[in-house]
Amino acid sequence: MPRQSGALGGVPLVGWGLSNGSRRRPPMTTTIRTRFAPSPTGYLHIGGARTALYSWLHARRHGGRFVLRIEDTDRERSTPEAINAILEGMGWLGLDYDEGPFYQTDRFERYREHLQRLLDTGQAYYCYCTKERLERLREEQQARKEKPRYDGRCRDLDGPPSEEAADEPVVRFRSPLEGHVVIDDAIRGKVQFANAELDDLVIARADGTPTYNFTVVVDDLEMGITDVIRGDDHLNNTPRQVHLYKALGAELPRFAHVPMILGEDGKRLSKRHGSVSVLQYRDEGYLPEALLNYLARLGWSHGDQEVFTLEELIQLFDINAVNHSASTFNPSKLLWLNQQHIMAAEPNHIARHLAPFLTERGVDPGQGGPQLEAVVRAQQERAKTLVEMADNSLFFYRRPAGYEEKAARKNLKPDAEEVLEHCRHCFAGLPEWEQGRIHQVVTEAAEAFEVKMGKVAQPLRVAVSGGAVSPPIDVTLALLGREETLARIEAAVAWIRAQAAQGSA
RNA sequence: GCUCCCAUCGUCUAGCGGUUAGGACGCCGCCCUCUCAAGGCGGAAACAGGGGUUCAAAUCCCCUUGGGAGCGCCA
Repeated sequence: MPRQSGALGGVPLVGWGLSNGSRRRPPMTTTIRTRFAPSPTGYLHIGGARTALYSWLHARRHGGRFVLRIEDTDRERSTPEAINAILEGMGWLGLDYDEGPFYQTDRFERYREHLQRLLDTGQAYYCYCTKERLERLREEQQARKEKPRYDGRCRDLDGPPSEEAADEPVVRFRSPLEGHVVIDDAIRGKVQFANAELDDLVIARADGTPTYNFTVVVDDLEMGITDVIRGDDHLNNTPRQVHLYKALGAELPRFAHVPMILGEDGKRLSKRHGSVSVLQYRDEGYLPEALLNYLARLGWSHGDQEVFTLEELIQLFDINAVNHSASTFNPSKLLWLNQQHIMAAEPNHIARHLAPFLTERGVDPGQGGPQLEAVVRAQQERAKTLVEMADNSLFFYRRPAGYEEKAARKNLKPDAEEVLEHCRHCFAGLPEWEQGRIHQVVTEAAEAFEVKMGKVAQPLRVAVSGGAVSPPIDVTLALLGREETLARIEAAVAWIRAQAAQGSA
């Protein structure tokens, strides 16, 4: 719950006349504002997506605002492709932002202003140390097994030092030498750092551009971010940022540092671990809500519940209840969850997501064949991914190019010919092409030939689908339609005969 | 090396001083069954180690060990 009082302004933004459709709102005086601030040096990965999700959920849960900010001050490594990949990833996941995307490169003026203020008030100073000297310093410190940090040579200088002075100075923040800073983290609790461990960090490069720790603070401040939710890897930066907030005369936001996601080898998640890009999961046939569910549940829980709708997540997610420890990404559980979501979803929803996969495979459900929604209904509980569903549904729209070797060998044997012929005949005479009738034909055929259902259903299945797997045979044939069914049975019968002829020849 | 964080089945987790340590994924059986699934039932599987505190510790404290992160004119 917000610890923040209404001290700043005290303007109650939440009034009874004001309604933006959110159901329940805890009492507060300031609207919660969260942000996701990726640096566009690569695609949106699983770890980033989770912090984005947590920020988004926290904002949605409290009727707040979610801001997207692109941290692109590193012009060397930021690319437009990466920006697009991130935006596309966010879009696919459905993590909509209320404000932004803001680009830090558009905001250099703002940083310059604050920088000047720190300089003017003596809270920052010019540092003329060369990279070479700094490098030497670091090496010496490391040789002495000390923590490398700036020694403060230029801290109290008025101008460039007489020796070893760089042409263009950087700007360093005058960090307090003594005392300590305590961060009250929503996830970790109180974390204490000794100021003596910190050094005077560079806040502006020699070319005048601001650095990360400075820009985040300025941006979070100006964008009114109340809750900074980000990766664990930033916890160590937080004390420096706290000092910057104070130097700029600003209120501190709440911090929440979410633990890292590790690969199966226990190392931080990276390309080596397979599909780490969010969009790759889309391409592999995952539903965005399944990924979101998985990500939410990785590091957070609500009793024994495993499957959550997005609405439930918004209602139940609590940033304070997030786990402390890093967690390992588990693809098989994600796969299971995806299936759960596929089974639970509305057929038309699945159909929408499935269509592109069919198109990709050269099939257009709009051009004849059974209604896609009906196919989805038949396949829903037998597909872990949309890719799998697409592959297994192709035969509804396209005659099998051939028969799977093993399936044919087992089911399209000479003795199946008679059964198939019989069924074809009965099917042709059915007054109505309907599941119940079809089922009756199959059971009666089994009785007539004194065989088990499998001896009838499997040859039919292979005949119409080309393989040994499909939804229940009556459902399958009903969907396929009489005409197609009869034609495919005929083809199978012809194939069996051809095989027999070849065998005896 | 220094600083910070973390530690329950293989994995995700419940547990917040007294439990036969619960659930889920995965795995293994069995049932259902026209295939594949789904579903049902059952099983194997964990408190990293050592000290305290306490009548009582998975739960609180300390140490050790192990893992992670940070220590840039990257973000």
